[in-house]
Amino acid sequence: MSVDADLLLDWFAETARDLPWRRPETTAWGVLVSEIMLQQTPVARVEPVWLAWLQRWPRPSAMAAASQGEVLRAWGKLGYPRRALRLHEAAKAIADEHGDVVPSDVDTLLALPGIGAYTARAVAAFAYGRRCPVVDTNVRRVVARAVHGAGDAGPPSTTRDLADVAALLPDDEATAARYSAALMELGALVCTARTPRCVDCPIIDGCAWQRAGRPAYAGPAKPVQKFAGTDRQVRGLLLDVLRGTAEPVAKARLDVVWADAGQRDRCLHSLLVDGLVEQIEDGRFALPGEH
DNA sequence: AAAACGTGGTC
DNA sequence: TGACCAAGTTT
Repeated sequence: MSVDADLLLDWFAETARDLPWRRPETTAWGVLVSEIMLQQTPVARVEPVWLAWLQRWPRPSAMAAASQGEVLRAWGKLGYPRRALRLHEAAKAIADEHGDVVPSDVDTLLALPGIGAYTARAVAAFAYGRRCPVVDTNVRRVVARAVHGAGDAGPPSTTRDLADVAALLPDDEATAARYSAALMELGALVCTARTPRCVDCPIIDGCAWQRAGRPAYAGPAKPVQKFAGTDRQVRGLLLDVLRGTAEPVAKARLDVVWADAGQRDRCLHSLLVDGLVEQIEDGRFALPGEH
């Protein structure tokens, strides 16, 4: 009741962004690639990479045939490059075991690398029109406010979050899928984390948070991720050297990116373990699968 | 269940 | 300036 489907869907119909992966001609593969790229990564940074990616690798089997290094280069600076490796593995599995067709079943999708509770349902809903709850950070925030009257979502609980949204979903399959997209869009454009634009909200009249006088978030403090000085930063610097060169590089070329030798070597080692970097016979380093 | 995992824009 | 934030998944 607090999230009126008609109001939300009408708002979505006239306000939704024209994102390339939402166009009718987009394949399920295109939807899957977009969902992986969008994990923890803003739309604006994903868009150009997604367009190039789909042009180069229009089907899972096409990407499966590329090397890991090519995939990592195409991934560019989207961040969390292990996503690219997992997408590569998923593409191979789809090509080899699913006839080059992205699965439409949530459990089958969940079995693929890099696909978790959110992405599996997003693909089922947005690529195949299935009626299943799609819960990302936007949806969690909208539900926390509109339904529960809280300032923000508390710690995630997949079971509870899915049940919350399942209870809101319209009965009709195709409508349910659009409803999920609309919920996400509302969280992204109006019901934002920082300064929600409640004056533009289509469901303000049913919003429990509004009714309660917009109380501040009262849950446990959210841990803030540090970046400067962490292994994540150092790994990123190391990988950036390799991305920028066609030829393998000597270790000295990697040593210059970070002063602390202990941390540097630990990070290089972890990149090797993760399969993001490869050491060739002569001792030099390169992106995997290219030499 | 908490922590690791990239990168860059914004207020 | 620096903390917060961005369509999460894995271990």
